[in-house]
Amino acid sequence: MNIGAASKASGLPTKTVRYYADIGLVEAPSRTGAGYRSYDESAVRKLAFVRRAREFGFSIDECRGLLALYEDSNRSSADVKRIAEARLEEIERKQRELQCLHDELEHLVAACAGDGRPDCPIIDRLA
Amino acid sequence: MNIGAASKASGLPTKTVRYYADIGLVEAPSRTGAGYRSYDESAVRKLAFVRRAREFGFSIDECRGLLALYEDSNRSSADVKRIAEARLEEIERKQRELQCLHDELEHLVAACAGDGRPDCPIIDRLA
DNA sequence: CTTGACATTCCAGTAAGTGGAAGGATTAGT
DNA sequence: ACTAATCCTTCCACTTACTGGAATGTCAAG
Repeated sequence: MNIGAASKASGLPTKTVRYYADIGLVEAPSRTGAGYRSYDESAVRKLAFVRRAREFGFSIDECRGLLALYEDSNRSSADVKRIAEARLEEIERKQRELQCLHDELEHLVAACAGDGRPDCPIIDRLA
Repeated sequence: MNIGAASKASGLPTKTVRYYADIGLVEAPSRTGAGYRSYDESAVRKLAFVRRAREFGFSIDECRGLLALYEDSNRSSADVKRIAEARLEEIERKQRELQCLHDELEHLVAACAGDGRPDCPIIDRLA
């Protein structure tokens, strides 16, 4: 499987597949005589695994850890859970932060006349 | 006012103050004989304005626009409101996205035994 | 007069890719 | 067999918004 086919099968752009090989995340198992990267089913599964983990917001480094656990049939689910819990806390922290921003900004937007006059509570709040 | 004093007064690190000058966001009004940047009250107000706008999550480019409006005594509050509304929608989009992630991840974390066995619904979901 | 705190510039790195150029390989169609 | 289109390769630059550090210059105090 050339990189284009692996890209389609995994759902990642070829650029990203190549990038993941560059940083040693998911390497192509071999190269053809012409130097083309050659992906097999197992590599494609790993690429798709990483894609899904990234969609969950796991960092590349976390993906590295998850991938190692994915490949380790003797893993402890506790190890996976720890990573996921850390990510969950991060999400919750970000949610609280966004909620504060949202509420204050919504308040300001509501208070702003939005007409041709220069008076603006949004600017006032920033000044 | 040297950059250190302007930094303290505005609440931005000196590195950032220098960076904002480099990208033409908030330039120091003048330089001393030795080449030190010299900030006045007005420049410090702009720096602090940008700091607060950044805390609201406005991008540097949005800050550029807000700063121009801040300085324009003939501004229309409608122009400010447009920028703020765009930011608000962005926040709401991100909130929805995070909520989805949160719910699914929380579900998975709850379903994971977190013990020494390898069976793990989190890994299963990513595989 | 020296020490310490400040200032300067420039280079490099961060996260996670994306875009593009220059050039080689393969495949389809004629 | 030739050619065009598509695919692949590497390498370099760019993105966001800074941050860290090195080498060097300046200023105020004791």
